Amino acid sequence: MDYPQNPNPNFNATYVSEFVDTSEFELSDFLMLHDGSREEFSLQNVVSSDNVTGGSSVDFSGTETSSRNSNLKCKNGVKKNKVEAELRVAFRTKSDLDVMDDGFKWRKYGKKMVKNSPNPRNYFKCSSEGCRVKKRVERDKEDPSYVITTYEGVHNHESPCVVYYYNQMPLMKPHG
DNA sequence: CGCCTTTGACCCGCGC
DNA sequence: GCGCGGGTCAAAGGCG
Repeated sequence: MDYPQNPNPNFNATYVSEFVDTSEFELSDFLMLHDGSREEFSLQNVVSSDNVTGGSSVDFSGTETSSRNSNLKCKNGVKKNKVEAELRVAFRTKSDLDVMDDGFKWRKYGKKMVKNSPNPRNYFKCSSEGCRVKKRVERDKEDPSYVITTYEGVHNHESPCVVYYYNQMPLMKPHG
């Protein structure tokens, strides 16, 4: 893969946004990574974590993360604050592919069977140096034609997809 | 050769 | 304290 491809045509995100601190969230930051093909990226519903935990078609977002919002611990037991924990965004997308190309380069570092689902959960880290964004991918146990993707953290760099488009289409470069 | 995936082991938090 | 479950590590092997 020389350059990231556009998200696949079935990439219809139907779901969830959850983040550690509900006070601030810039959705545009997330959408930016689809800047080259935003028309294919239809975000049908974006709800706050309050609504998610109140009841939804995807129960994982409310159960597994809600109790750990305030802070996280790293391996050494040192607590991470919200700045490090950053936000968490989950999507439920209809896709034949287990892993969709979202414009970033990801390296798989784990795979685990989870109790509530017959499908394995895959763990990815952003391959970019110094970027500690993580991503979890699993198939929806209710409807295996859907894939649940959970992003954790914020990229400290631009999407290679966006950089590529900028380079290919200089007229689209912003002035300044 | 460098980067990736695979996979079992390990770590840690939590409930009992 | 122990067991369980989820998340991460790291060695080994694969592939371009």
